Amino acid sequence: MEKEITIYDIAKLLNLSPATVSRALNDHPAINSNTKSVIAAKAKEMGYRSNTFASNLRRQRTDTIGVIVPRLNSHFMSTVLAGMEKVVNKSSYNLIISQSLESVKKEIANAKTMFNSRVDGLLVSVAYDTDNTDHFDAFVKRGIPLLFFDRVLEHKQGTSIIIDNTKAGYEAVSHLIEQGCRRILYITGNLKRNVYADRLKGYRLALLEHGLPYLDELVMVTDLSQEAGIEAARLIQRMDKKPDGLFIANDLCAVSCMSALRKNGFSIPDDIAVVGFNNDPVSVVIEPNLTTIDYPGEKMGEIAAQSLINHLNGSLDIQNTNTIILHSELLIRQSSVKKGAN
Amino acid sequence: MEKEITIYDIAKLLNLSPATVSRALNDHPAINSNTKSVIAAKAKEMGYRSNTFASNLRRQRTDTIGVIVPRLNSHFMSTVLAGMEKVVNKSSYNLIISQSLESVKKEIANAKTMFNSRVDGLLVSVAYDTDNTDHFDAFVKRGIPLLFFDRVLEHKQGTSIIIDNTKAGYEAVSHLIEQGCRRILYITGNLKRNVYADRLKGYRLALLEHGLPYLDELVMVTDLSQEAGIEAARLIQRMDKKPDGLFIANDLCAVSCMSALRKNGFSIPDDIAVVGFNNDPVSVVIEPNLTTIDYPGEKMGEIAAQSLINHLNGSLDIQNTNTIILHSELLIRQSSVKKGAN
DNA sequence: TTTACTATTGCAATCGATTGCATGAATTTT
DNA sequence: AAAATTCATGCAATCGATTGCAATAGTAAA
Repeated sequence: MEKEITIYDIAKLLNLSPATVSRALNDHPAINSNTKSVIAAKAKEMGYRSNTFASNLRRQRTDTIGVIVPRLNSHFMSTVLAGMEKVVNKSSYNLIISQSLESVKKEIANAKTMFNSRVDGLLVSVAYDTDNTDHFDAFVKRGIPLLFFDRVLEHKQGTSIIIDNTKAGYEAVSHLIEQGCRRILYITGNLKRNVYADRLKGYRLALLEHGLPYLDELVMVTDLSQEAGIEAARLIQRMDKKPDGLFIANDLCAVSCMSALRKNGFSIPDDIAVVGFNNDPVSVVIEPNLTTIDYPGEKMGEIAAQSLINHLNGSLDIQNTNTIILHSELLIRQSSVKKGAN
Repeated sequence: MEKEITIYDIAKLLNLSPATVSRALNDHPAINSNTKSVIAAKAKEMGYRSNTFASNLRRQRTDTIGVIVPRLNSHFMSTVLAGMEKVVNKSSYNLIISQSLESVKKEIANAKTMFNSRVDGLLVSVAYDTDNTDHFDAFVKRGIPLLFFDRVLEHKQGTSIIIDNTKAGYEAVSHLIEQGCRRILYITGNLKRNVYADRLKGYRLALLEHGLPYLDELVMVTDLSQEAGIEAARLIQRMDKKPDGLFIANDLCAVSCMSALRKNGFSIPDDIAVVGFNNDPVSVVIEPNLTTIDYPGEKMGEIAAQSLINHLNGSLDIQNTNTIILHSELLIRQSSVKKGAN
């Protein structure tokens, strides 16, 4: 087991002071470039690695950004994370990732951990049932920048990065209506979450614009899991007046619902047309392929991370830039295109 | 912006020494329990949070465990991570997660980062093209315990946590043979990886045992992506002697291959029976539902983390426990059950 | 009453890197 | 040649928590 090398070891060997070694290793302009290269060479030779703790302790910062997401195992989320990592690495920051598993309780615990590990900034997409922002207050108080993405909270200063869910919902539902649907069921997640509430707004808007009535019974709140999709199919089966269109706020759920419906003898898109959300890879696995909303995950990650870093570097004030809206797009596939339409 | 509270602030206010405060907060037995509660109360009141860096610097450990995985966005991986988190939280360790995106280059970078952040231990599932373990040598040299799971490397001391891929492959292929398949195509990932190589062994074993010939042309090496599944379907289409069974080492790939095959007019399972691997949720979305190998992800995560922690606590020597094998299981669904068989 | 413990608490050094403020040498300006 | 700059480096304090080694008070044993 080898001994850990410090700047003192290097300094002693080169007859220099630790201060000089430290400055050299940080490429400080006051240090002679010859000295720098000598020190760099020696450091490498001795297998020196900087002690982050000493450094962090002294500098009062960690170069670390925390990320709290509901779940890791969605195509969307891991794309977002990839985008964040890309940006963050370039600026030599680090990422600490944790998942709330859709529970506020765990989210609170995660926030506390992040706080205690003194992240320089925090990127959050909130859980299913997060109600208030109390657990983030500590960050605000200490001036640690906080940025929400995708699933954002209402009464927050600080920046949010989102897509225009209202518009996306509007487009999805308009498309269904254009395909001849007249009774469109919206299967959604918790309406506390902006993403689902806004899509509902879009849904209502589309109905309104096309002169269709809005009916409470055609909005079904679920947890958008695969089981929820199956359960939804069961409920549809039992409905007196069956829907002829489905707008489901998550592809995975949509897909399991579709497959359950087909087992029950429904034909898609002819009996029921379906539009999902997220453009998950599974959407092109299912037959018929699922019409869905494509969602720029990687870019969202990049922009979120970049905004935070810019703020940390002082080149952008997050407080002033309030909301960044990214572009999303309806991808029309077979699941929603009725033969007779157009 | 509030000032950060330290043990010195608490000490001063209570007319005690910082040493006492530190001991009290760490529940040291030498401290009077009244004193302890007074200090605890004051700390809470003042909003004290321990400075991890100072602590880590002094104690020369971080209570942090690093995890490097190929990708986050698989059902399997996020289940593993959930298992790890569970265990790790219970022992008040933290997790740093990073993904190699299947590239050695990134894996090397990740390892370096982990090393520099001085993780107390490292859990790794290697990338597609990782050849050697040089980038982990630094850990071994410094005595930092290293544990591989699922995708493990050969010439390593230290523990590995795996399933018996040979047995799983054997069972999958035996099942296909029992269903009447005689030409079984194995679609695999890089054979450098134990998981894929071992499944191949099982494949060969099953053929051998049932008196079927092993043919090189019936092993197709791909990257197991969705595109690879489609490409595989195209190749099958072009084969003179078509296979009547498919064993595909990954559900997502299997599923896209199936759906491409069906588009080309193949009937599943009658023309071609299919078995996948991982029991990904998508396996019950596809029609017909995919027969697959169920893989205890959460448990794998738990055991991996627990073994590492036990080692760190000195209650288990990782060097001696060399390989832990978990139980896996063949889940038979419609994609592989031929009507005529049995 | 003296000695021996035990229970609590404090002192002060330590972990390794950073940085404001000198210091001394070399170079330029007047 | 003296004064003013510039360049390169060192000194020493600092970040906050931990811990070996006292020190003190209180209690029990002799």
